[in-house]
Amino acid sequence: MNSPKTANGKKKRHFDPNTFLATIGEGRKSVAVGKKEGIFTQGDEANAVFYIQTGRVKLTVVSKAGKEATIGLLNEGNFFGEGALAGQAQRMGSATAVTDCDLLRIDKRAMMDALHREHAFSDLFVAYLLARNVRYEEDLVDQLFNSSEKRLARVLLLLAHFGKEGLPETVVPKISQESLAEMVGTTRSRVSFFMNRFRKLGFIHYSGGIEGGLQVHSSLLNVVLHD
Amino acid sequence: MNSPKTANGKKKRHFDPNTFLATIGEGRKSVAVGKKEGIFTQGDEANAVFYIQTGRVKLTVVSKAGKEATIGLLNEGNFFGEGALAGQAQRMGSATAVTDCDLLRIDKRAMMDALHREHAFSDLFVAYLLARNVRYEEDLVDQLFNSSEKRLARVLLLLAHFGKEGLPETVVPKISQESLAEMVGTTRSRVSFFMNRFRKLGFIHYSGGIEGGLQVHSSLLNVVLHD
DNA sequence: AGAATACTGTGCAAAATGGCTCACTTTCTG
DNA sequence: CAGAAAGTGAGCCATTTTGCACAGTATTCT
Repeated sequence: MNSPKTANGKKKRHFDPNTFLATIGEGRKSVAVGKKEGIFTQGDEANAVFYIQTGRVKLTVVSKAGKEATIGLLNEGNFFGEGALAGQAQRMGSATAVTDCDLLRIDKRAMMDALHREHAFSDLFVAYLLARNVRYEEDLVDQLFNSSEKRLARVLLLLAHFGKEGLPETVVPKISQESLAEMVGTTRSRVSFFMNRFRKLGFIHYSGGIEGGLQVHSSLLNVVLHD
Repeated sequence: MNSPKTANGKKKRHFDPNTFLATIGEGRKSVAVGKKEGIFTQGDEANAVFYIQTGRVKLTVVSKAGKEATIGLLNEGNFFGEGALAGQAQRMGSATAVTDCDLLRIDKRAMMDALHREHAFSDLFVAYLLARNVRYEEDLVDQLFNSSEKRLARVLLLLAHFGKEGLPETVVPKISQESLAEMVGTTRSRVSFFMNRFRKLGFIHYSGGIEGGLQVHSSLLNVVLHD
């Protein structure tokens, strides 16, 4: 869901950065950002689009009331900040590096020119937008239908498949309950409550703190979603 | 938010259907559907994309538990069913005509060819996808942050601006509380409760039943959102 | 018109959620 | 290493939301 894919689903799952670089003439620049570093902040002028070459990026929004929500967690091969192309003058949210990242920053102008000029690039971007649309739609439907317990289960499952795939049990990178709460759209106390419930039921496993190893038993946790 | 717009925001707000028709060689077909008629149903094979020439279309999803949600209400100039291009083999939701509609049905294959071949068309579609992304993101953020009361207020405001713009007070087409509940993501009783509250506070106005005239006082209702 | 159907206004009890506090543990950092 | 900071487990209570039920009011259809 988070890896690039052409519209026709052929190969080219990982777009060659070099081809990419060649496609964009001017206005593109490689940027390296360290873990936890900000890339842009809600309210900033929106004048560029980013492409992730390596690393993971988190997209967040802060409400007027000060609540914080995570609306996306992206890895390599994804774009972000594309709202700039849709006419948004300011960033509607913030982007932060979750891990060290190698990004490509493409000026709005250059991006639009390239999209209009290069078929391969345009195809790639359309594929990305389609995938992103599907994901947003799924997230929205999840919010509309499910309780916070189910939403947490879903987020855990997605995180488990974030790296590997198809395994019956996976280890999720370190993540705080606070972060989970932001992704699920609920409070930390709620997350703590459900995490312990899941643990007691044997759906997940972790010792003191979530430290480096939270194991998710996908097949079991799936029960929560489809009961 | 629902009208087409080129990525660079220039003119061409309303794409000429003829140019469009010319762009797609084969696999396209004009379809007329009557009010309340189904266009496709959740589970159907996803093999085409639709473009709205006139009329309004509603996108809904039904959960395993039987709950129904409306995830979009689109008018002319918009595409829908584009999930087919993202590799979805089946429709993830249903599309229904809210009013009589003139649609353009474009085979998946023809759509992808056209996107790859025609700049103007590709630009148009990218602009649509960007706008749709922005909208989904807004809806998601709304769900994450706001209570059902605020979400209802937002839906009413969006409906009010659905037709006209900039007016301090607008008449919303007939719509049932049940439909509103599906859009907001709550129950009908909740909608009834808030609608009466809004009415008592003078934010909206309607007599017996919602009949043909629900007046929304945008400036007042906005207070609910930004308190 | 008269009956059947759809929609709305309320009320209520049960369940879910939000917000807070507090004690305890793990992780950072000087 | 020791104190500070961050993260976690629990409990509590005020709200919000759900799910139902029911009666009264429109609408639609024959």
